[in-house]
Amino acid sequence: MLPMPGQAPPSVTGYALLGLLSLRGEMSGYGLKQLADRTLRFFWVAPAMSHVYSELERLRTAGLVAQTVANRGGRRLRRYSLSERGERVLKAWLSAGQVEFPVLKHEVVLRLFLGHLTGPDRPLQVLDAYRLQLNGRIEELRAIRGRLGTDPHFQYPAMVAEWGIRLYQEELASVEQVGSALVEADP
Amino acid sequence: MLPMPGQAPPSVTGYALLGLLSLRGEMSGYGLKQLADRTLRFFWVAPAMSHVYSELERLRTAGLVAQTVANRGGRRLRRYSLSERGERVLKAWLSAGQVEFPVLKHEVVLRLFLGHLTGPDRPLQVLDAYRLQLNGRIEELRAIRGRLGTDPHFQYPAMVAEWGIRLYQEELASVEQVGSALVEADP
DNA sequence: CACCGATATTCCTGTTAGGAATAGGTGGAT
DNA sequence: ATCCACCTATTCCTAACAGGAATATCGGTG
Repeated sequence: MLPMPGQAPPSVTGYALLGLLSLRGEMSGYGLKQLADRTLRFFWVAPAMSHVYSELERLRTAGLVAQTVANRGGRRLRRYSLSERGERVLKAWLSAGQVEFPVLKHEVVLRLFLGHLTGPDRPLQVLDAYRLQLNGRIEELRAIRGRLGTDPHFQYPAMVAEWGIRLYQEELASVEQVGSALVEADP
Repeated sequence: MLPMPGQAPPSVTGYALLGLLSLRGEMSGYGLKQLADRTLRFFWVAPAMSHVYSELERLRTAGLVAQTVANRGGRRLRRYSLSERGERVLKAWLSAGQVEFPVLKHEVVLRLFLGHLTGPDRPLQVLDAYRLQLNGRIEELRAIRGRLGTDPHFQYPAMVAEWGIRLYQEELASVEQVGSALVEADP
C-alpha cells in the first residue's frame, strides 16, 4: 500500500535551501548554488547544481518557494524566493523534530583505520597533507568570519564560522596526537 | 564520448568494505553490514543493507571479492572474502590518490546557522539535546576502545576509537562555548 | 512445538551526487 | 569591432546511496 506521498516533507537539504533564501532573499538557482558553496558547504553539503534545481522545483511544487520568470534578452531568467508558506514550514521544522546526530565522512580516518595494510608511513603522509588542507580551511573561515563583522543580521552565521574555526583547530591538534601515536607504533 | 566505463573503480564505500573484509576475513553480506554499523559508522557511513549487497555484487564482478556459496539446509548462504586482486587494488588505493577533505553533515550547526528565524532559545535547546547524544557516543566509543585492548592486530582501529573520543569531547567543549555566545547574544 | 529474535537475501522506489552539455552575457585584449 | 575567455544560468543523464518492505531459515526458550 502506498503511503500516499502527495506532499512529502522537504529533505534537510531542502530546508537548508529555504534557510538560505530567508537570509538573502530572491535569487537564481545558480546564485543559490554559489551561496551554498560559501556557507552550507562547511557544515552540511555543497549540493550539486542539478540537485539545487531539482530541489527548487520540488519546493516550488510544494508551494514553499515562489518563482518569478523574467525575459532578459533571448533568455529566460528565473528567480526564487521564500513564500510565506515556506517561511512558516521552515520555522516549524526548526522548532520541532528531533535532530540527527552529525554524520562524518572522513577519508583521512578511514585510511588510518586501514593502516594494517600499509604500515604507519602512509597514514603519516596522509595526515601531513591533511594538516595543509586544514590550515587552508581555517584561513577561509577566518576570512568569512572577518567579512561577517558584527552585523547582527549575520550573528548566527558568525557563530557558525567561529565554531568551524575551533573545530578545525582541534582537528589540527588531533592530527598531532595521532601522528605521535603512529610514530610510537612504528616497529 | 563515453570514457569506456567497463571497469569503473570502486567508490570509497567499496574500498571501505574491502578493508573490513581484510580485517575480518570471510563473512556474509549481513555480517558485513553488522560490522560496518560497529566501525564505519563512526567515521564514514552506515551503508544500507541493500547498499552492502549491491556493492558486494559490483566488487565481485570486478574480481575484487570472492564469493563462496554453501547450501545449508534449504538455504543458500553466500560468504564473501577479499580476493588477491582485491587486496592489491585496495593497497594501491590506500597508497595513492588524493584524499578528500572530510564532509560533515551537522544538523545542529545548520539549526544554529538559521537562528535568526527562531531566536537563541531554540538553538540552546538543540545544543542541550546534542550534549546528551555526545555523552552517549563517547561512552560507546570508550566501550569499543576497551574491547580492542592492546592487540596489535587492532592497533589502528584503536587509534581511530581514540580519535573519536577526543573529537566528541571537543564537540562538548564547543557546545559550551556556543551556548555562552547564545546567552550573551540574547536581547 | 509454537513462537521470537537473529541471520540472511532480495526487491523496489526515491533521493542525492556529479559531470557534462548547452547557451547567452560581459568584459578585456587586439 | 570582434574574438575569446570567463561568468551566469539551465538542463539532462547516470551512478551512488538511503530506506523500507517482503521473504525465509535458523536457533533457542517457554
